[in-house]
Amino acid sequence: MARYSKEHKEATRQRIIETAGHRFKQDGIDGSGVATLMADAGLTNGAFYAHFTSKDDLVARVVADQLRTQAETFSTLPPGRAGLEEFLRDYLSPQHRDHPGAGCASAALLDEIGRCATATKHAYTDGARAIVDEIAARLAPDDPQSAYGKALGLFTMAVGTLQLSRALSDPKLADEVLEQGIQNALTFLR
Amino acid sequence: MARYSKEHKEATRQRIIETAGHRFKQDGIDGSGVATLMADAGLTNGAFYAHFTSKDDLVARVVADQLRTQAETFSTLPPGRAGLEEFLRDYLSPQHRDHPGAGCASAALLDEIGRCATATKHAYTDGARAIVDEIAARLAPDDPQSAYGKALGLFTMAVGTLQLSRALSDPKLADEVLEQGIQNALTFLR
DNA sequence: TGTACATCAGTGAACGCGCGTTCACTGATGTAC
DNA sequence: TGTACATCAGTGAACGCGCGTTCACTGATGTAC
Repeated sequence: MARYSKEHKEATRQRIIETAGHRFKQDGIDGSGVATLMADAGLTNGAFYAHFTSKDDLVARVVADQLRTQAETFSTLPPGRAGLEEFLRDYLSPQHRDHPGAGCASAALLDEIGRCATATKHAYTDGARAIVDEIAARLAPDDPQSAYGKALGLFTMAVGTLQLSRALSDPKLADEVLEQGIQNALTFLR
Repeated sequence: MARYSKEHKEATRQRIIETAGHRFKQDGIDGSGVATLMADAGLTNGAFYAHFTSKDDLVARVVADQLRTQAETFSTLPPGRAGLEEFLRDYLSPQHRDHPGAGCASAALLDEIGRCATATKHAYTDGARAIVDEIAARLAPDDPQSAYGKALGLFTMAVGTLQLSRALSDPKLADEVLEQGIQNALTFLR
């Protein structure tokens, strides 16, 4: 009956979602056309609508995928606050700043997500909650709820700092902003 | 010789810059077409190139104008830290969140500015420096330089918090994020 | 004061192009016999 | 084992539309005489 293996189409779909994530973070959502997104995945534009009902549909799935993946990376870190500090130094590194396509979706797309359709904002809301939960669990393993506010502060400061560093044309200032961001975040967590 | 008063064309140009600022902050830079921008200013698309060499040119001027205007609003606040606290409560209000067109350019456009041409990033860099200077001067009137890092922290946290609140589809959580953002910023400044 | 006219801000149609989306089709797949 | 064929993932041309930009033009302005 099924002439192709069940996994084949699903794998293609997942590949589109992942390459689109990279492209969106690099060129913006509005800045990435469907034909380009499909070419990135090694396909042509026509196949797009066999996988997604619309570009908006893809955007919502990409946002969900990006944030889920990011939340999962927390499990690879050292336990507790030490892991958080490692995450922070990596997050606010020139390497991360200079490669948005491979980096954090929030830093690359947050204001654009604010202008997206409801489905995308739903996906973002769920994903962001999971990430802030991960942070809170590391700040106060015994009572994560109590650290939720502080986790939000760390999250927003990190995202804002990376965005600012990317928007500056003065490389020296851009580097200082990252370093100062690490100091500020560590001070804030104390 | 000059058949129209000197001020007339300059006033029109300034009007385009201001209405474009509102439109960009509401719909994004990529999301705002030249024809729409000119209609917002009560003109037709053709007149655009009598005022600006390209859309990129306009974008850079709008960014410069937006940040200059924002820096100027600091002078209307009560002196010292009290003014900063008033600013913060206004900045992280549902009113500001729900009217991006009338609000902060950084919160509405920061990640898109990071993808813009050099001229726009230059304009942003100059403008952001002035705003952070204003904040630092209020934190440490006698030695603003020492407070520059802390001013950056306040700035990035405020921008990140407003962006996050705008991207959330859950109104209750979005409100909590704003309130928590105020608390976190005040804690951070202490 | 009245009229002719040079100026130039603004008009609106048109350019080629890429957008999101549709659709008739191709051709590799792997099952049926 | 070999062949016929139903399936369906993917192709690529085409749709109308809005994009940024250009340009021949209009018509209000206010100076010159």
